[in-house]
Amino acid sequence: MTNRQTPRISTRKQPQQARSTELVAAILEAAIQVLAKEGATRFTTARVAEKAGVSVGSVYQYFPNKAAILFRLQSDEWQQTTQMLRAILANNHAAPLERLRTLVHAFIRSECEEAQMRVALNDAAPLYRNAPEAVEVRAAGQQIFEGFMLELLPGVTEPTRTLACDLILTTLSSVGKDFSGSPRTAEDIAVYADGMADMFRAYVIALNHS
Amino acid sequence: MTNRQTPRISTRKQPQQARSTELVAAILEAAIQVLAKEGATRFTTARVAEKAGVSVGSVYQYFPNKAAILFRLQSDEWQQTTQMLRAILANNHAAPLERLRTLVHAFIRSECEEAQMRVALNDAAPLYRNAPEAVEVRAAGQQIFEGFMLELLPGVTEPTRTLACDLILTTLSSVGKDFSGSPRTAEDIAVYADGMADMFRAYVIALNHS
Amino acid sequence: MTNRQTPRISTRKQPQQARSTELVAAILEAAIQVLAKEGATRFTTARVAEKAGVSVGSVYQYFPNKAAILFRLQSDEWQQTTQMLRAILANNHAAPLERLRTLVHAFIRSECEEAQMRVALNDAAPLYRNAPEAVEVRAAGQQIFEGFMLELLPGVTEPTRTLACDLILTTLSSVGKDFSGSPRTAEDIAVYADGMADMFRAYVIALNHS
Amino acid sequence: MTNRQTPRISTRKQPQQARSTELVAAILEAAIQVLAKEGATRFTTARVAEKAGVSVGSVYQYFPNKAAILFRLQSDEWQQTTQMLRAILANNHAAPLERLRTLVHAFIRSECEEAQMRVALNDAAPLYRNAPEAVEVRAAGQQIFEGFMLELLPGVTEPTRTLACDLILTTLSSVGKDFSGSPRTAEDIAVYADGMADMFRAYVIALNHS
DNA sequence: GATGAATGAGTATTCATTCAT
DNA sequence: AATGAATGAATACTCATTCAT
Repeated sequence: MTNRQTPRISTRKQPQQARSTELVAAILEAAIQVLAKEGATRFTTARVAEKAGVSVGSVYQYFPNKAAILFRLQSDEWQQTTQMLRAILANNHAAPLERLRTLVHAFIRSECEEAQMRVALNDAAPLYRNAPEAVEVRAAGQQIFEGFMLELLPGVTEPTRTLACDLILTTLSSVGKDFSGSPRTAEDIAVYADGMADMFRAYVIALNHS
Repeated sequence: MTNRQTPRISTRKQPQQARSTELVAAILEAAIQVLAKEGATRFTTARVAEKAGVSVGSVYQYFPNKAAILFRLQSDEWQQTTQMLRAILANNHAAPLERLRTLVHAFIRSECEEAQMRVALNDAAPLYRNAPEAVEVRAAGQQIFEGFMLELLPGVTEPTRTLACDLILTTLSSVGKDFSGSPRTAEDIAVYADGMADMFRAYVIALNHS
Repeated sequence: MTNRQTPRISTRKQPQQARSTELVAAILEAAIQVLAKEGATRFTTARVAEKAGVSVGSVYQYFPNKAAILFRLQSDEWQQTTQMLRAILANNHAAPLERLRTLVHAFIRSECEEAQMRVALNDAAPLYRNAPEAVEVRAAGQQIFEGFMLELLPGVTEPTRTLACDLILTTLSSVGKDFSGSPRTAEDIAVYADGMADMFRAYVIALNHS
Repeated sequence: MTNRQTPRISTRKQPQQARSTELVAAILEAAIQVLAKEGATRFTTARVAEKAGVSVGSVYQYFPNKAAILFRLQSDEWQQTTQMLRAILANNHAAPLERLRTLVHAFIRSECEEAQMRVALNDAAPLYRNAPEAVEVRAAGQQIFEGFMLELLPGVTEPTRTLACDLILTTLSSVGKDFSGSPRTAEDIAVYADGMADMFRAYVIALNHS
């Protein structure tokens, strides 16, 4: 592998003033729209700036490069998803397997929202994937789930549990992404999520019995 | 979503003479190398031609556009994979669940070969994904598996079986792709494939018992 | 006839600042030179940019595509010509037929100026001819002349007058273009214009007497 | 003017064998179709060869380059037109002015046939216009008409007659070409040709009376 | 003679990024 | 801080012509 560059992506400045925050928000909102309406290949800083009603220069004031905008979009999304998962998993009233099912439904449903934008964001992944920041965010999500897996697989050895954790999480996210690639009705989503939850449930039970 | 075009992708001429076949092979080989070494964004017809030691014009003699090369690469791969799956599933000496495990191992292993190229090819998917030819090839693979699922889930109702088929196949392919995104040892692969096979196995057994 | 496309041609942005106006002027001037020196087939945006001393990108900042530059050249010319015709035709001191003669002379003379560029511009006509803007500009010129024809052919029925108008205008412009295709001296021009004016005069008189 | 090349255009070999003649005819026929269906810019030797059912190499066996094909098309056409004019003008039963009117009608009508192809052929004119052969063919047509002008303008001095000849011929051809650029009904054609004939008639009569 | 594979220069257009104002 | 004009490298694709077979 030659010439493959990993761009620096961290935000150039921390916008603390209200004005700046608004601007960043406007840019991100515009980015989402451009992504959804024009697709990944037509996602350009100029188009984002225009949609946001600011100059290109301003975009570069808050984002060091195009990849940073995309990464931020992805990052915000991961954060939201993580938040959601955390909330669901923390609900001690429901049995672990019940929570897992709820989580699968919620996740698949959320993946199917703004599917168009998500597909485009995914197409643009090569631009931000290699950024070091991306890895960190992923890891954070993983940790939350690992805690839950301890509840879910109490008697299982650590390596097996880690594997199961990785497998379930990866399945959830990559199969979810694939599924959301085509337009789906609420019914479709419910059925598919149930299927996936059944699979995870069977797996978890099997692991606990072995 | 506006202006999103789907290019025609079918091969411009059927190379029947030895010379042509060689050329096509040289181009495809070069394409694989360019993809692996330079990544999807730097994959250009000019670079492919240079690596293949032919002129750009010759590339366009055999492929109508850039997407066609990528599609062909993907298509060849799907064909190979399908072949492999067919062979494994047809082996009547092994129990269905045994065959499924073998299949998972073989698939994950094959995904991890030439991983770099595969990642790049995947990054380039937006270019050929929407082509009508791509859909057909996918469907063919699906059908083979559906036959096997009848063996695997004899007493299960059709909608459930279809869902399970879709779920397992999608998991296999998209989780496999995700897994192969990072470099893996043979040991890693074996462990991961076993985990996935365990999950499928549990799922299948659960479905049969319900 | 298949696949014949008509490009949009309208100017990308209205240059209001002095700098912009200068740039547009520089580009147009360069375009004229490239057209005259290199001919229509070698008229490329890159060459225009180079001659104008700006980057290609700048050319595309002010003109959406190559055809737009050519169309602008033609349009400016039509505007100038129309202006000239209007001025001559409005001169009430001279008899209508006298004005017609003056007009023919002026027109042929102007056609022969920068003949080389005009020939090249004409060769490039397929690129801008079908643009909707081109039709409008033509029509405007026609209307001015129609008013004059009312003076020239007072007692003639409307269809005949319209035909005569069309015929004279078309002859003037297309024969003028043909004539300017070869290099001409002032003497040549005067003689030819007189001949054409004689023909129009005879035609007009004949129509009035019938 | 720099770099403007005038290609050699003369046919590479005189096809005397039947096979060759057929081939040339097939190529020319194909060229006409390509021109009409695809337009001047998409007129390529490869497309002509394909349409003719021969190889590109064969096209180059009989025509030294692309321009030669276009020139030949134009040349054949001029020849046909000249033939037609000659026949009409030679008809001594009709008065000269009558013959002129007939000629105008016939010419405009013929221009409007295969208009699409003619427009395209015209758009391609820059490719063959400068060839020395083209000039000769034009001159031949001129001579025939000059003879007729002697009949038409018996008492007129030579320079005036030459001018009138040039003017009428140029008007006929260039205005005819312009007129045929838009689709026309037989009625349109008759009216327009009558108008033009009226103009020529008035001019001729005026010249004779002066 | 006929073929058609091979060539590679040539062209329009886009877009991330900078920097003078 | 904000602007947006300017840059110019990069890219997909075409096509006239040649020449080995």
